[in-house]
Amino acid sequence: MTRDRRLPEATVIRLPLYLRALVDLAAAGDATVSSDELAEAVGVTSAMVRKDLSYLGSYGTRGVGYDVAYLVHQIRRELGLTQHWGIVIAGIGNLGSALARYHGFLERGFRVAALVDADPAKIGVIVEGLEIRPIAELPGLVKDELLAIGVIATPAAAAQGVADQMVAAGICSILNFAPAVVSVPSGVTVRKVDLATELQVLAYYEQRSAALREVKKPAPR
Amino acid sequence: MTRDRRLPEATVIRLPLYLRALVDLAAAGDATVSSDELAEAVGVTSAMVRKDLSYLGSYGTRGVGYDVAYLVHQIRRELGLTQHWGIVIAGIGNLGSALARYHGFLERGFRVAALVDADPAKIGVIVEGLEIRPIAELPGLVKDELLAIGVIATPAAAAQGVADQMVAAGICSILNFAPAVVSVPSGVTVRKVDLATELQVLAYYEQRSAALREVKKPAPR
DNA sequence: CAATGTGAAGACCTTCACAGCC
DNA sequence: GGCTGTGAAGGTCTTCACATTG
Repeated sequence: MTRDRRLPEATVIRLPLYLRALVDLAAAGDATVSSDELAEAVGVTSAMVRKDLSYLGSYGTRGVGYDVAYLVHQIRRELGLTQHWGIVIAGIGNLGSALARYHGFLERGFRVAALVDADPAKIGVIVEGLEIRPIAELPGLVKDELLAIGVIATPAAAAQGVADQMVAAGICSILNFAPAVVSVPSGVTVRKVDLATELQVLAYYEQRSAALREVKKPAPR
Repeated sequence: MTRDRRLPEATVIRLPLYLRALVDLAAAGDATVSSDELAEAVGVTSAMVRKDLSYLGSYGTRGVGYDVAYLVHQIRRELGLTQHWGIVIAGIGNLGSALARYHGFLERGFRVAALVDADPAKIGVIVEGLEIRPIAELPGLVKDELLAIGVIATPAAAAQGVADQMVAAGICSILNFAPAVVSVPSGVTVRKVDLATELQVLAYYEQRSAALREVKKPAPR
């Protein structure tokens, strides 16, 4: 079923997880993997693995499982990871510099190719071998380095302005770490990672289960 | 409709976003807000705002909107943010120290109360006024500081071990930044933030729309 | 016989549209 | 009149269960 060329979003989000697990399996020397094993490694059900992979095509062998190397190749192709992507990080504070130094990006095909900041005091500072440039240079950087993805690591108040400048410079995919909603023209994709929000969601469940534990506990005397 | 005491997960995830927008509105001096305005601020539809808020109870006034201050209070209560939560960060590398220094946590009611690491060379180092402690001290720290939430910022290989130690120390809510699946006993909540995965998802959509732009572009001659 | 691939069923989430209320 | 609150409709995602196939 290689037909439908648009994957469900939920599937797109899981493909990177399968990919990581498969790369690990390949490194461990496994040649094939069943949907059960892969499900176990990723923390989902085997039916989900099979349905997700079926969107890519019928790459499994009944009675055997999936060829690890081949699946890795297919998922990479589907996600567009056969090429390396250059990314630019805007806002080189705490988080921005940590991201600039994060080696996990390079390992997965993303090269931090430019750093920009609005603070004149930071211009020229070297972080992880890269010089911080003024944000006004974005258009040139995007053109010269063929950047496709922008990462916003500025304070919330600056996020929308930076996003606008990124879009104007030709960037169509943005990962936003600032705790603010940025609006962009259609055709531009934004994904948001909000650290404090994640903690707040955890707090909700913690509170619920704490209340539950309280009830279950033997009454104090 | 204050009945149902369990919120849909999708709603729980949006409540922190509403909360942030409402706090901003309150700071700007707005006393009431309509579902339309709030939707605009958060980037969702007004129907969604109304449905989400209806799970909390009927706190709006027809023809008028919602009382900002009262809604802030109700959402805080629902999310369990009336208390301040102490969190411990495990793995004080690039990301871990950036998180330790991140002021956004404190602003939203989370106090970084302890830092632990497995590397002996890091023990005793002060980050943002906090001394890095050996991970073996987790149980004591959890008890003394009443920690409820653990943040894993270690390399992938260490993540499962750290999670196990957190669970053994009595932590029931974990935010995992390591690119690895950690399994925990039932009753423990884990949320995952995977930076490289987010970029991979962006790459998929970037690739798709780049292909589209290619088609639309006038043929070169 | 073991494991995939997939319709169908079920759960969950979002949008619609309008009755109800201020 | 304006805006909320909510059943009902419409989507999307997940699970089930089994026919299919190497």
